[in-house]
Amino acid sequence: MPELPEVETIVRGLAPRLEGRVLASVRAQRADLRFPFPKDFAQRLEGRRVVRVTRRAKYILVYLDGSEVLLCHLGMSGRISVAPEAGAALDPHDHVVVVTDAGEQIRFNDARRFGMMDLIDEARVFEHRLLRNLGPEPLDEGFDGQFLARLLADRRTSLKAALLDQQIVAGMGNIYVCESLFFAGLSPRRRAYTVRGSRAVRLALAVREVLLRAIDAGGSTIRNHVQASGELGYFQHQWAVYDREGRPCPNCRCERGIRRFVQAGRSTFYCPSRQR
DNA sequence: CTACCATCCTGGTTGC
DNA sequence: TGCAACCAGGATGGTA
Repeated sequence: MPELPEVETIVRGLAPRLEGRVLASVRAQRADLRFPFPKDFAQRLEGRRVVRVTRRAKYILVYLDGSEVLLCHLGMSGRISVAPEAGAALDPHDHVVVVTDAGEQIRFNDARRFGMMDLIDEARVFEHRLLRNLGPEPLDEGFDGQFLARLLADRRTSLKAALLDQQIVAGMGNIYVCESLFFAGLSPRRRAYTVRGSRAVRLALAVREVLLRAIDAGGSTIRNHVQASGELGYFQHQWAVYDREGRPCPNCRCERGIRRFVQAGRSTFYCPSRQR
């Protein structure tokens, strides 16, 4: 379930286990995910020491000694687990298996194979085609109403589509866009450019608040599994609108409760009386 | 610029 | 119970 908070949770779980460690063994179980792995992928990773693990949008960046970076995206179904039971059989969708010099095993599992991995030159990380056009990080300092209004200015598309667009704001996915719009009290159908002034302030705050609360909920489950089962952390129990069609709005007593409709090819969940 | 569609895959759920 | 249709947290590229 990898949107920004899930990826952030994974990065926080991976960092203490990988930073300073050597990748003693790397095995790729197939030649590709969404894209082919780079040439000699596993061999080029083996023996490298991890310097730092960070996140940009929904991408994981593993900085290695020798000035290369392992770039990783989890797609729709990607998961990473640390130290499954010793010697446990591989799942058919465990595509990449890493063992560190501390003896910990890390598995990249991705049933739908929409994820990707690449090994790139550190000096040109942010020139990578998948990273160079990403919008700003919503949790960075300076992401306030005025800044967000500028990002949305002149966009005639819907607010929902604008927030899902990684080139406008990086890291938001369907769940957190729906949740943010609910807390901001803004309709997903509203034209993006109409969000300025106090509406923009509300939206910027809602985005940050929702993401931070989700990270808090996800972070609480990190133990020996960075991310186990399909359900990350506890945040799914805090959804106000996402996947709650027909359920009562947590904020008002509107008759039909939360509604769902398709927008930009994705399900949008919202409360028509609260969100204008 | 914008809306819409198909596409890459597999698996879980729903409905007949 | 069996099976087919449908749906899914992402991202891109094409068309009108």
